[in-house]
Amino acid sequence: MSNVVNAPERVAPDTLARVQAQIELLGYQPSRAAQTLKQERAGAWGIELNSAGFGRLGAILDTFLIELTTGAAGHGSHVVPFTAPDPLDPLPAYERFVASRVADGFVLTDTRTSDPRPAWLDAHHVPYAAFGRVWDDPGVTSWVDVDGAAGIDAAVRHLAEQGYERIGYLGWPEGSPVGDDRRSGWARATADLGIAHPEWQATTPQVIDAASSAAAGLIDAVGTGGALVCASDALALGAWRVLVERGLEPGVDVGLVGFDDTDIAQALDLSSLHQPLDQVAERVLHVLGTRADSRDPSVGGLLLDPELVIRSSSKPAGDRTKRKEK
Amino acid sequence: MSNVVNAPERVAPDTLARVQAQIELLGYQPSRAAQTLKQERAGAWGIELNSAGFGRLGAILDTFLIELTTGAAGHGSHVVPFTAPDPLDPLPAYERFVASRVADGFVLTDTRTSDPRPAWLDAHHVPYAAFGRVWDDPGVTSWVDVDGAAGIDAAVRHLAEQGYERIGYLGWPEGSPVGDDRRSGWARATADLGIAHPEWQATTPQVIDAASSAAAGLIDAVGTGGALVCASDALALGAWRVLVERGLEPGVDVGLVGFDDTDIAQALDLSSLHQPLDQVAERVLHVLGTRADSRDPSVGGLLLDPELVIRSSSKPAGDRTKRKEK
DNA sequence: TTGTATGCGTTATCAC
DNA sequence: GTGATAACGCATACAA
Repeated sequence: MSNVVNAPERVAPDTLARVQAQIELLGYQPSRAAQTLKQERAGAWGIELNSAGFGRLGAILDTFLIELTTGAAGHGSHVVPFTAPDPLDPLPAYERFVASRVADGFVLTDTRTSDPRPAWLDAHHVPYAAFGRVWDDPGVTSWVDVDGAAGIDAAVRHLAEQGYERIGYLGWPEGSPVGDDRRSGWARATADLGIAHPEWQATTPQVIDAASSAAAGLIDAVGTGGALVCASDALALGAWRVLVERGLEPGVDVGLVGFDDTDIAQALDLSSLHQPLDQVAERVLHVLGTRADSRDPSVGGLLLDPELVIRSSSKPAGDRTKRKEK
Repeated sequence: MSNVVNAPERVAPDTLARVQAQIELLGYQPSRAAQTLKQERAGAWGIELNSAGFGRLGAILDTFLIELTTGAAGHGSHVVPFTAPDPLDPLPAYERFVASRVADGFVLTDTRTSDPRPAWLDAHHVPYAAFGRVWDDPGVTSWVDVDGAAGIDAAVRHLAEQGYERIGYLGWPEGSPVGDDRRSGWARATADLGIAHPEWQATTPQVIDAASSAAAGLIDAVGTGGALVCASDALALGAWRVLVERGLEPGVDVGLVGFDDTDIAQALDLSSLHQPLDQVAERVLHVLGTRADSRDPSVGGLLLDPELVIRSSSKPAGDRTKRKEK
């Protein structure tokens, strides 16, 4: 019987068929617990969910988790979420998880500078793969990330092609790797296109009133026929509000592009950058698989491009024929 | 050694201390797999994540999952998400999960009429607890839900107290138990207050253009000094958009209340109904615990009240002194 | 009070 | 090509 399951080619065809029929008939499913015990692998990956829920994944965490869960099932494994009682010192939670062999390794999210987790996991020979670059150590290659700079770059070029002449950037305060990366895309693209105006930028936390005031100044600066690229859909929402309150129409008077393609972008018909979370999840699982089987470090970090979803907020500039009647 | 862990009172104090010191020293953690095998309980609960992501939990699923994960850890167990390859026929996924003993039972979400899962799980003696009423069978008591009708009722009364005179309802098309429940709260409260106007209601799917047109008609109907209660923050966003486009200020010209207290509500400073997901998770785990230990059906269904979070979109009606300068 | 043996379900090894 | 057996780590029952 064990041979049938585990080495079907070493068994006589008729016995194989007979045993398989019984397996089917009885609805036999191997016990994961026994398999785990025997093979010394849990077939599960842990993922820390931050109760704060902030950070860049706030808006897309659920989708990512679903993709991860679906992908893991395809590899015969599971994803087991856990929370760290103290988010500032998450390592004990990781340690318990690995010591009790609930998970063979981890999916890291919300990687940050001075993140203690990669070094600790490496030191303890625990496989991991990160959604988000491992910023501290360029030697670490077990990560997948979305190229925010490339995405913003593409958005800027798109807006320029649509005829918007002054393109500003509404972003987060300096210091967050993700935010700085996205801003660099704006700086790069505007420089390449010869339309760089470093003063057309504003920073604001993810709070609507602050975002609105910051956007207001920026809209003054770029004016009608200008456009704003935003670090997130939430910031774009702030800009959208200012535009509408002033009687300006997004995508007609002022171009607007957000980031993450959330409900908000869909609701307001905002162009936005969509992260390929299915590919991220697939790659994360691939990295985990190879890391767990061998210590093969040949799988390098991977940067995926977000997809610019074009909606009405980045219609050709000045195309006022399409202005909607109110 | 095993006695020390499992029956500390039956062991000599000095041996106990000595062994515990070693446990601490070696960082010993029992293997979940071995425990599972021995005790025939996985100490884990499965939760199906719908890849569609629609349904009422769309906006709050991640928070609920975090609460559930945190709560489970407190009980020494885990939560294991899984996806059904065919969402229309999820039972095989449940069956595999239980057959391989990955989970001892399930947390059901997105319960619906003609939901095949409760009956199947009961028939197979698999414990479960639902977030959402089990609509088909009033005899089933293993559920926890948030009283949407009571929440909307409270929102209507709040708006009436604030001086809004014509209170309309923007909801989903009839047929979904959750949506119908929420609508009934509006009907009830307006009737109680003697301000019922059944025609001040509109239904729309969670698609923004439809929501906006529906909201537009409704805003026409209730006019300035009126208010709208919405079945979700997404619908409230649609209404908010119409208001802003018309130069009306939410909470000054027209009152607005959403449901779920999502990012959107926080970003737009919308009053909204907050679901007590921590309590829901706690109760779900409690029900699961008692169901798994015994077949004790004494734990009945529980309806929790959502909390009305009051923000600027339901300020006293007509209080135009606070209208912000633009 | 302490130590030891058994079996949970699986898989891999090894006689047959 | 087939069937029996040991071991994974733990909890429990029982012997010392």
